[in-house]
Amino acid sequence: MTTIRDVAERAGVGIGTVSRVLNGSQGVSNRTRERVERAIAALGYRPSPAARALSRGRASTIAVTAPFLTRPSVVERIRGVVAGLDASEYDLSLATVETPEQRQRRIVGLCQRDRADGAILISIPPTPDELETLRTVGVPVVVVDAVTEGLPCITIDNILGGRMATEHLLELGHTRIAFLGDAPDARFAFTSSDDRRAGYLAALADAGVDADPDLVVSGEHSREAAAELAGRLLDRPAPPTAIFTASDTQALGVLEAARARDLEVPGQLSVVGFDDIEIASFVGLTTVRQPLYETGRRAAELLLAVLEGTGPRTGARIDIPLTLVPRLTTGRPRTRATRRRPAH
Amino acid sequence: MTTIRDVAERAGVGIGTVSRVLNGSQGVSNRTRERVERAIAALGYRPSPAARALSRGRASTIAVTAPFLTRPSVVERIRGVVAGLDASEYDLSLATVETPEQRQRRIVGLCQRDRADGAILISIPPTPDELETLRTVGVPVVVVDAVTEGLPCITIDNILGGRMATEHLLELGHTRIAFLGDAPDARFAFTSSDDRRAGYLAALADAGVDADPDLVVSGEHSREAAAELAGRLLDRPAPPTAIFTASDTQALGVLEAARARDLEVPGQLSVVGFDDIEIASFVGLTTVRQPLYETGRRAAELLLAVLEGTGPRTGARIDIPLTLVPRLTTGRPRTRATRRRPAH
DNA sequence: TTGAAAGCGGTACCAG
DNA sequence: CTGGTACCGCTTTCAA
Repeated sequence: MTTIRDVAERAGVGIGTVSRVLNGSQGVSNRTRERVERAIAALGYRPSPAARALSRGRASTIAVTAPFLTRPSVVERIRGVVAGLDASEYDLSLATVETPEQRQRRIVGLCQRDRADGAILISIPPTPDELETLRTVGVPVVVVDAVTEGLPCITIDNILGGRMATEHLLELGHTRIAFLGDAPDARFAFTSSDDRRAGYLAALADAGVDADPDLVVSGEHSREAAAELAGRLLDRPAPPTAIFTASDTQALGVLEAARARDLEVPGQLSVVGFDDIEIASFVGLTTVRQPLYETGRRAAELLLAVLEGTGPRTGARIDIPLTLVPRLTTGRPRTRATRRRPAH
Repeated sequence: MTTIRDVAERAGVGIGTVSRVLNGSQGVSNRTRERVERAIAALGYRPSPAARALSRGRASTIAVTAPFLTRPSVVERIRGVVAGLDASEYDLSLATVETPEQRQRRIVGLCQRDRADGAILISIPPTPDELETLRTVGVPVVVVDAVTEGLPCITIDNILGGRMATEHLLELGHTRIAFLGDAPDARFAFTSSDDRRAGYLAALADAGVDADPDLVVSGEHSREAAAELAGRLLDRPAPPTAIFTASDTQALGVLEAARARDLEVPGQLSVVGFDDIEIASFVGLTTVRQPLYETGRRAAELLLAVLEGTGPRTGARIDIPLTLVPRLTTGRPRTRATRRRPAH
């Protein structure tokens, strides 16, 4: 392995000079610089990241922590982060958190100085304890898809999103509108589902529609669980004419449930999702679009700014706008003549 | 920031001893060990990864290089890698390659010793040049979803997969079977699409069915491009009764094209995909299932074994079995009475 | 069993 | 403008 010393020797200079050339520092004559550059090229020399990290006290790495790569929305955000970091000199270290132990390990891991110079937390707001630790260590952190007091956050107005979806359904004439979201999860303090539900309730209230508590259900964030839940909703004596779900993934589950019961969508059931993941357009799913990729990219850019000294280290909140994307799963309600049996 | 010296001082021992405790080395009395451990806990000390990397000559990091996080199959493989690495002491450094420049940078980046101790290349077989470089540097590499002479590879039999899909269609009675795959891409030497086509052709030949060159098309690997391509196929005077695509993503595009033309699936058109990505079951897509997650996990385990000295550094090829998953998009062919016009 | 000291490969300061 | 040198924080060898 060739080191900076080899280069210095071959170029007939001191290692300090080589280092200067390497870092583009001022104060190297052109002649010398060229000589060094030739030596570097000839030897195919590449500086050791570890040595550099140790010496500079920074790792040139950014840690990205996210839950569940199974969620398209998370992946899309990560894509954005990757893109935002691409032009930079930073490597991206990826960790996923699916269990409390992992959470402990990952978040505390960030606190190791010189493991990462900064972190992007996707959908994982740090607990007060974790926040405290992060703060004392001084690693800059940007939070995506969650709000954490005192940390820059890239987020959306979930309450508004919930309103948008619900108002869309109300405008179409629905009044029996169900909400299907995530069950509270002690491990992660995901709040987006709750906020979307709050928006849903607010929209109903504003419209003077009584919210039927029986129409608000929640479960595991998966297509299967959503299908199950939706099935129960649809099998009620007085089923909803529309279902708003906290995510597109869950909306797909609802569509499955409807299909299993031979229900026409949107004729007999309207469905609104949230996120606008890639498959939503294929399915023709009406949804509340949030620019997922964008949030990741912005987070990366923001963190980079913070690392450069520009940019806020605290509390800035960037709100990304939402759009309702009407597609084929929503329409005017049409009462079902009779209860249907599931198809074959 | 507390260092090993602080710990040593507090415990009243030398730094060598602390290091031994840290690394579980032999030759530390229990009394001393406990004292040191107490000091570590009291100080909340965590060793610096950079210093450790420099000193040990290894980074405790594994580099994962993959193209396009937009492809569900790639993400699923990465999920597997993440899982396979979870219990290990290795961090995962993720890089994506979408352009030739990135490719250069990423793959050469691996050659910086002590940036990564090993690498997993997903769907990106190194060029001979790159292979040579990797080899001289000595970074252990495992290749997933590609075959590279001299490197351990986790792969599937794409030719067989192509056969399986095609034979399924032949058995149903189809003879006008189209193949829709990836256009050759100079940037990456993806071969799976070509291999699947080879299997398709072989199956046709074996069945004594003449392959119609007009029914073999290729384009960009995306739903949109596939929809476009499939549209042209379906608008021919003598359209195919079945289409086998090189991926599920492309199969979705085909389904879109069929839907746009109001074609019944599988009545008027059968569709077989490849991969069995998550959404395939929702769509009811008949497909050739490859255990994507599994390949990632196996790759991680294999690489870990290599790093431990167990495991082959060269040429082992692990072939993961495929399964045909018949769902709702394939059935017996039924000639279309007349050419249909696209529905509004 | 333990402490001291020599690196690991850079960066950056200091004197010249 | 340049060379020499003192660290950066840890691992590991060598004596004691």
